[in-house]
Amino acid sequence: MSIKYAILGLLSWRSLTGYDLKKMFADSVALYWSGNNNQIYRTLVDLHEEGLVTQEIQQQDNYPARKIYSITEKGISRLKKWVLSKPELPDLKNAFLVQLEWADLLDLEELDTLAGEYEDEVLMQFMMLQAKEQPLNAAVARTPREAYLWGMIRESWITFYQNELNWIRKLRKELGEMESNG
Amino acid sequence: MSIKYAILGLLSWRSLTGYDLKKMFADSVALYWSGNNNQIYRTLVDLHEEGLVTQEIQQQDNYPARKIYSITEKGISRLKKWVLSKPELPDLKNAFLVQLEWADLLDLEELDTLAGEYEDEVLMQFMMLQAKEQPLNAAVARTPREAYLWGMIRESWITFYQNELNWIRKLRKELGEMESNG
DNA sequence: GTTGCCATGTAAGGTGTTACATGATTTA
DNA sequence: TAAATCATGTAACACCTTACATGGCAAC
Repeated sequence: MSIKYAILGLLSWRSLTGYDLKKMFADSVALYWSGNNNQIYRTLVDLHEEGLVTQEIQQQDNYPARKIYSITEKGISRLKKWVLSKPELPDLKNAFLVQLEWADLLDLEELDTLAGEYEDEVLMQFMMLQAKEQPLNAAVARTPREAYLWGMIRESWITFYQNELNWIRKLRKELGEMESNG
Repeated sequence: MSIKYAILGLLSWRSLTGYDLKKMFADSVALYWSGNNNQIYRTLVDLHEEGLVTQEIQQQDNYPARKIYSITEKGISRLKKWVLSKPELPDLKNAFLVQLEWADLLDLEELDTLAGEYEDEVLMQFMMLQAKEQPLNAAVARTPREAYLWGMIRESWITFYQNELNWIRKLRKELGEMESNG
């Protein structure tokens, strides 16, 4: 459902090939899921059949032919309709919390190691997010408001990881205090 | 992958039927996904075939027979092995952010309505979370440390929604300011 | 008399992941 | 000479959701 509109959205910004889209998904934090060929190429065929995009084949010397997709008027109005639809709650699956749920099976050292591994991974992701410049940034935005929205999307991800970091650090600290007191 | 260990974990806490599990999943915030029959009953058959749980059939007057599942020694060691495995990053999909990405298509009123709908939904979820008492709480925990861990799992969810609320409120406020200034 | 609880399951479909397949060109 | 880039696509599998199916009992 959402990959379709994610692609349509990117095509509303500029014309792109499947290969371009694949790279944009791979670079995007918000859309890290499904940078995979299968869905992208199949979705492009679907969008084309629905008349939401057009396809132009460009031959190249020394490289394979490219299929450049562009959004149609119908595609733009479909996208706008989706953007206006009632938002759903974010979908968060945190397998680490399921591990923690039964982590009383572990001794203190094992538990601290586990929590430390989680902290390291979250920290790494947090730093990567801040270091990496986003493909959709102020330089390519079409209006100041669009630039603002894109900045806030990035901030949403940063505060998510910041929150996760604060939480895991508190957990480790309090577990350490339980050890020395109890 | 994870539903298997989610079920194994619950069975490590006490013996349960598929129906019991279904209700626990439905009540759980962390495991709200897959409260559905299909996976639960199929996973129980798999776990039984792997020798990780045992099955006892209990006949009842006036009610259908129940299949009570209990974890085995092998099941406990398998669970412990999984709990010790390297944690993965949380998996967050927020379709609302994809809507926002192309929300420059909307006028100010439409955008504020959209953001308002998101705020309402997040607020509702946040309040439900705080009101509802969790099935796995201090009263049924086996050790103080387990009670602490369960409390922290709950806190993780609460801070997630709190963070989301702060973010969307900031967005709405700043969009309002952009309107009056620009 | 319709809804909800108890309790089990199956069928069909949608979505997402990983790996495979091709093949020339450039970079390390 | 091994890997990465450009560029398309398919196949197989894993996972998850929704709806269907049965059937007695209790509550409103």
